[in-house]
Amino acid sequence: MEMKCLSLKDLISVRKIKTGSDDTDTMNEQKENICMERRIMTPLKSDSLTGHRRVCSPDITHITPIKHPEKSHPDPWTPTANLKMLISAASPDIRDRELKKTLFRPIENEEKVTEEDDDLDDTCQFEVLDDSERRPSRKQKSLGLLCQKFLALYPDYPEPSESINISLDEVATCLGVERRRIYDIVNVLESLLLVSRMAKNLYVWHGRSLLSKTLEELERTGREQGYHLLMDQREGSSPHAAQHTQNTHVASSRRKDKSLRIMSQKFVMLFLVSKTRTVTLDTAAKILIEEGQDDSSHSKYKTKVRRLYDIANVLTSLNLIKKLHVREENSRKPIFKWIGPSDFRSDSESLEVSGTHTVTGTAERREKMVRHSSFQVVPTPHVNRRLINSAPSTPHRDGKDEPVDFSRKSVSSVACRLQFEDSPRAPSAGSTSVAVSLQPETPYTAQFTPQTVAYLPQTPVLMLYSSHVPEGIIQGQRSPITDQKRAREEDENQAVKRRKHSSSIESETAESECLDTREGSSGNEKEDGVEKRSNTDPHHSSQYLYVSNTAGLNGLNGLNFLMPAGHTHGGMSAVAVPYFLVPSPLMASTGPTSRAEGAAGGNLSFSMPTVLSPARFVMAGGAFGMSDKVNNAEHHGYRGPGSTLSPQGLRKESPRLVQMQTPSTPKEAAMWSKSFFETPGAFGLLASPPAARKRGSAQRKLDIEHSSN
DNA sequence: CAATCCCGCCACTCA
DNA sequence: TGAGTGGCGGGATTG
Repeated sequence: MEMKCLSLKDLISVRKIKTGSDDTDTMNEQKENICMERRIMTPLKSDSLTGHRRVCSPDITHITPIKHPEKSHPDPWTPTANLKMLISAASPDIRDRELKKTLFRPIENEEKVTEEDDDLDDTCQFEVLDDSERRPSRKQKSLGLLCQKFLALYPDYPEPSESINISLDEVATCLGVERRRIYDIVNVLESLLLVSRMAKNLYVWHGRSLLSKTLEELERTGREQGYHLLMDQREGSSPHAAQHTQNTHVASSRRKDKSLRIMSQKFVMLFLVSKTRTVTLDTAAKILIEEGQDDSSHSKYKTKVRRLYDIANVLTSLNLIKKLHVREENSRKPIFKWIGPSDFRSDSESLEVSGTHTVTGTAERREKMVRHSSFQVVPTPHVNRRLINSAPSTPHRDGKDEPVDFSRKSVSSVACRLQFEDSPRAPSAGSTSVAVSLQPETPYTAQFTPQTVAYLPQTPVLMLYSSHVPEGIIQGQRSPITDQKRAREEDENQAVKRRKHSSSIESETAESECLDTREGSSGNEKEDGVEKRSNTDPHHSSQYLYVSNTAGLNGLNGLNFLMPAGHTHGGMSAVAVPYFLVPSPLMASTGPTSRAEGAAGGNLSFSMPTVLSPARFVMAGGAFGMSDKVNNAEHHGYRGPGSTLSPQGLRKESPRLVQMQTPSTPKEAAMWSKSFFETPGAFGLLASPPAARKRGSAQRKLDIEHSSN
C-alpha cells in the first residue's frame, strides 16, 4: 500500500497544484484527479530507465512494483478501494448510458469531452458513485469500461515532444483493478501501437498518433496474408464449411497466435480487409483458430471467442468498432463493424512524423516489436515465444535453443519473420489458403519482373503475377485507380460473391449508432464518422501465388497457399520482388544469420518455421520495392529518422528497420513500433506444438536498458 | 439457453 | 526465488 500511496501522492502532488488540496484525507478525491490527470511528461531524459519512469510516478520507476495484495481485493474503504469504486461505479443510469453510448466514444480528448462526457468523466462519476452501487454490476467492471477509463487518462494525440509514460502498476491502482486487467487492455492497445512497452511495468503512450499507420500496415499485412480471401470465403460459405479441413494436428503448435496482441492485430486485419468492414465473432474465431484441431477445436473456439470479446471491448472503447447484431435465423449473431478510420493514410502521416522519430537512426534499435510469436515456427517448443519488443538482449536462447524465436532475437538475426496465417478450415473449397509474407530480405531479394510466372520446383507453386498497378493510394489519395481498382473488384467479386449479410445487419441500438457517428469524428481520426470504409477498400492485388500444399510443405497441414502478390496495400506498391523463395531451413534456424537482416523495407519480417520443409517456401512480400512514396508511407514510423530511411536508402537500410533497438525513448518506440506488425502472422499452425507459452508471455524482456542512449 | 466476459489460477520468464 | 506477464477456461451474468 505504501507504494501505491506514494505513487499516488506523487501524482497527486502534481494535481495539487491545481486543486490545492493535498491531504491524504482527500486522497480519494485526489486520486480521482490523479487518475484523470493526464500524465504528460516532458521529454524524457536521457536515462532510459529513469527516463521513462518519469512518467507519472517517479517512485515507481522501477518497476517491479510491489505487489499489493490489496489490489486485488482492495478494502472497500481504502483509498484505493474508494478510488476504484469511484471510478468504476457510476449510477446505473450512467452506466447504461455509458455503455451504450460512451463506450463508443472516447473520452479522452478534451475536445471530445463535452457534455456527456461528463458522465463518464471523472469527477462526475465519482460523485455519483458512492451511493449508487456498492455492488458493481458486471458492466461496471467490464473491460470496455475499464478501457475507457484508461483512455481517458491520456490524450489521443500527445504532443510529439512529450512522452507519456504509463506505469501499469500505477494505472491499475488508479483504476482500481487488478493488474491482470490492465494487461488485457494494454496488450490490445499495444497491438495497435497506442502504447509501446518500454520496460517492465512501463509503457509509453502514443495515443492515436500512430494509429493510421498501424492500420495501414495491418491492412496490408492482412491482405498479404490472405485474410481478405478468408473473409470472403467465410462470409460466403457456411460457417462450417471450412471445418472439414484436415486437421492436421500440427496444429498443436500454434499456441502463440493466441496471444491477445496478435489476435487483436489479426482481428483488426479482418475488418480492414473486409469489404463490408464487418466481422462476426464466429468468423473471426474460426479464422483465427488454427485450423487443425478437431477435437479440441470446440474448446479452442470458445477460448478464442472469449478472447475476441475482450479485444472487441477494447476496440469498441477505442471507437474502432461497434457491435451490431445480425438477425439470423434463430440465433443472435454478434457482428462487429469497423467504424474507425477507413482511410488511414493521410493523417497518419503527419502525425507520426512529427513526433516520433526524431530520433536516432533506426539502425540502432533493435527489433523490438515483434513480439508475437505467432508465427514462430519452429516445432520446438520454444518456438513460440513471443517476440519481445524489448530487447533480445538476452543472448541465451538466441539461436540455439529456441529455434526460432525471432522475437527475441535481435533483429539482425531475426530478420525474417514470417507471418503466417492459418486459416482455419478452408472454406468450401476445402483447402485453406494461407498467405505468407516474407520480408524481403535483402539477400534474397530478387526482383521479379512483372508479368512473370514462376514455377518452383519441388513445390507445386505457380506464381502469377503482373506488374502492379500503380497506386496512388499513398498518402491518402488514391490514384485514379482504375485498373487497380477494377482488378481488385474483380477479385473480390469472384472470390466472394457469396457474401451476404450486410443487409441483415442492424445496428444494435439506434442510439449507439448515433453515437458512433458522432463519435466517429471525434474518436476516430477525424475523418469519418462512420461508414466510409468500403470504398476505400484496399487494394486487392490481382496476383496470387498458389502453392499447393501437397508439395510437401510439411507442417502446413495440407494447406494450400494462396498468396496475394503485389498488392499495394497500404499504399505501397508492390513492385519489386513480390515473392521470395526461401529455403525454410535457412530461415528458421539461422536466426541470427544473415538473411534475416535483410528485411527491411518491407517492413514485414517473418520467421519461418523450421517446420517447413526445406521445400521451397514462397513468400509474397509486397513491400519490397516500393516507391519512394511508399517507403515513406510505410516507414512512417521510421520516417522521422527518416532521413535515414530515405527512399533510396530504404532498401539497403532496411535492415535497420528491422533492427530497431528497443526504443529508448518513446519516439523511438514509435518508430520501431511499426515493425511491430510484422509479427502478425499466425504461423501457429505450422508451429510446433505447445510451445505454448513460451513465447514470452512471461516477462517480456525489455531492452531498454541499453537503449538508454 | 446462449452470449458475454469477469476473475484469477498458474505457467513461464527473467532478474 | 520472487515478480511481471499473460494464457486460459471456469463459471457468473446478461439477455
